[in-house]
Amino acid sequence: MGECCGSCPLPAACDDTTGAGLPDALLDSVLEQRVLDPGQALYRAGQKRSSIWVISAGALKTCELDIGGREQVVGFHGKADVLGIERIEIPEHRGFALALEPTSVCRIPVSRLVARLTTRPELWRDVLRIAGRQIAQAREVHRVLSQLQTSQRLAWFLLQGAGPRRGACQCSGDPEIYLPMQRQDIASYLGMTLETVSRSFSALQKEHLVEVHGRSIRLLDPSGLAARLVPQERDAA
Amino acid sequence: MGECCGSCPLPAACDDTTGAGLPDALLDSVLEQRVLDPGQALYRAGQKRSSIWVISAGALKTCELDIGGREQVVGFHGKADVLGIERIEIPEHRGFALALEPTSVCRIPVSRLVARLTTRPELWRDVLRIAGRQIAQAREVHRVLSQLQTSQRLAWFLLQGAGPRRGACQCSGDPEIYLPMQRQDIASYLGMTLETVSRSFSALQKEHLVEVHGRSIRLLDPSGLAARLVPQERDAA
DNA sequence: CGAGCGGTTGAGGGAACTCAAGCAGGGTGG
DNA sequence: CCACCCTGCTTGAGTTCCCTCAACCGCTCG
Repeated sequence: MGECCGSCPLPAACDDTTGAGLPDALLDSVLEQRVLDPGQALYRAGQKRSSIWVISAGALKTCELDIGGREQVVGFHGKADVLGIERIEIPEHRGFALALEPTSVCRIPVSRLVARLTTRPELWRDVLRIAGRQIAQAREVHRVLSQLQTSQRLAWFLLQGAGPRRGACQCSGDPEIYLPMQRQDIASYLGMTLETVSRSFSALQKEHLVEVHGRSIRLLDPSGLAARLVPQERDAA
Repeated sequence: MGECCGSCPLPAACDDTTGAGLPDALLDSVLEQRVLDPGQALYRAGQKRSSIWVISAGALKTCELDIGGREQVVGFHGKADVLGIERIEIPEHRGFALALEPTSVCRIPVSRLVARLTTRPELWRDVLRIAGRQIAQAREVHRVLSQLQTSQRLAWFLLQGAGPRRGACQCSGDPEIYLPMQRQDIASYLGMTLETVSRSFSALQKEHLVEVHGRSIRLLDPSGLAARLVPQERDAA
């Protein structure tokens, strides 16, 4: 199997039933891998559903467009994240996905997924779990944007990470985070301006909660960051 | 069939294969209907998945709780909306659903849904379509909270409605909306305070875009409302 | 070297929040 | 019947937070 397959959330949808340790060239044909350069699109607005993808390495951002053509970042995604599952059965799309760094994904044709759903009953659990997590995650973002102020949003972003830490140090002790996206992307995702993002980084640094070195962030005091997330409880009902 | 079944988004999951025009008492046993009083919970935080529900009449709000116990409204739902699909296969939940007015729902046990998935392949399309729409809707909310200011959020809420208009006048010409939730719920959903919601209603009324009579809102100028939603395009790139 | 991009910092103003008062409607009890 | 309270909603005054506009810094690349 490919080295990423051990952590694949959709193994039952994969054609890689055969070989551990196949040479890469062969694996590519079996796994239908696709490689993206930074800035390259995985899919674009308007394209009809055709496939879903599992990220095997790298990072992407997903965006939506409004009527005015303005871009809204709605997610960051790393290794083992599944993209495009919400596009199945929804014809029109104004969203797109862009690689933030060199990225490779496994393509799963929708036709194969649907076929497997009948032959492999365990696959439906995976699909519903993935979709359910995405809905739950979106509701969490709703809460963050509704209730928290800007520096709290950034602290939340650094801690639970919205995807970028997924592959790096989700629960591990490594306090060093590399953010593959630029400040403007973070600002769009968190509903603030890039200046406020920058100021919030500086504020957290001044409180000795993080160390900022460009896109590398060191979490000096994770529990202190977490303490910032609790809304001011005037009434602890 | 029940009168709601013509618009049911999950007909293949229903036991009502038999009878049009059955007496209500019989229908209830076939459809597993459940009736909720205003303020009553459909499900609560911590309950394990067991069923999904299709709203046949009435309205509900869905909420999430944060660590501090603070409530965040994440959705309003009306006739033909599906609830709970995201809870399947996700063990832990901090969310709940509350009826806003007298409400009835059709219960679909997860066990039956799963069984039908193997025998009725078309059911898959329905499930994926419903989950996909919920994800798309959540991303739209993300955009609204990120980009729009308060009176624009309220205009968006009135126009596309986040569910409450679903059963009433989604695309029909009826300009009269009844909002079953209180101002505080709207405020939570839209990420603002109830005072700001009230002020925004007054502002829209002052501009002759709506007429406010408590929870009844008359849309005097829908296209004018829609015009307010376009973000200020400083650069039309 | 200069231009361009990503990022940081500063000054000023405006939008929304907080605190507070007031109003309308519904229910209860004297 | 009216006094009274309670809840939901509106309106006002003052303040805070964040956005806007702008300058500046460091780096890369032509």
